[in-house]
Amino acid sequence: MTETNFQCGLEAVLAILGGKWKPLIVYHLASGPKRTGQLRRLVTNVSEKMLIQHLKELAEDGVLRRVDFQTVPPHVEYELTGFGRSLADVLAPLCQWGTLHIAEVAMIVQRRSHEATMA
Amino acid sequence: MTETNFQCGLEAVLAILGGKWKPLIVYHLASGPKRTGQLRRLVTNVSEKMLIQHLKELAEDGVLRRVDFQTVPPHVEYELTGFGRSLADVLAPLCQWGTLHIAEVAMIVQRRSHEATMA
DNA sequence: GCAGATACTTACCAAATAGTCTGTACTAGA
DNA sequence: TCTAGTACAGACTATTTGGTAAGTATCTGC
Repeated sequence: MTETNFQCGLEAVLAILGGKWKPLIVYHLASGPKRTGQLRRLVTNVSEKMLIQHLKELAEDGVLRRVDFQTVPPHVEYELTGFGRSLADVLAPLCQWGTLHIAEVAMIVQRRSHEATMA
Repeated sequence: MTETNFQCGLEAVLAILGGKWKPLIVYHLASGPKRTGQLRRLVTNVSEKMLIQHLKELAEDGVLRRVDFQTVPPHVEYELTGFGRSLADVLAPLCQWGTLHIAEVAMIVQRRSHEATMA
């Protein structure tokens, strides 16, 4: 495969942020470096495994940087790179949209789970 | 469950656009109503099943409208609702980011598939 | 009559994704 | 000594997601 021909920029974004929690991780790091435990609390419902897996992938993709303080017990922080910060910037409008339409979306989600129990 | 408490707006967006092809569908409909066949050609690599399934879900969520011309052979078009158009608007910056960083992203994706063959 | 096109639906299967649980190495504190 | 906390790794399982291939109904054109 190795198909790197994106039809539109959106596909490029999805190639980086594809993964249930990645947008949230990038968003929360936009407000400054965070420790693993902090992120686990901020990104609600994420399991430790998925958090670390996604952090690893985002680090490999150059979106964020892993800073190891080389102490015992371990102290590790994650911070956005310039690349990651530019991504966080374009994520902001999306976040605003969500905040603005939060009531509508809540109703939609509720209706969905309602229909699911019907079937 | 029925947890409708979003920590940030981003989660609301993801609740609507979660699905491999949904952002692409919304993006392509931003330039006007399209027939099913057109969308299948625009959203590259999507299978007919997934396209239709996602269109159905997006219609149920009020993002787009299904317009059936009641003809035989069938002629159906899909167009964004006001809600959907507002979503498409905030998707635009993301798309721009992708277009701007397309070379970097292409390299990242290429490196990933390279490492995959190593293992 | 038969292929081809339209917009789907359904059944079945594969793969990606996510979750749970256990384990590691080390320290601090009771 | 026992427990808790740190940041992870790995095995195993479950769920979600996506893909393939077939079938439906009806019309047009050959």
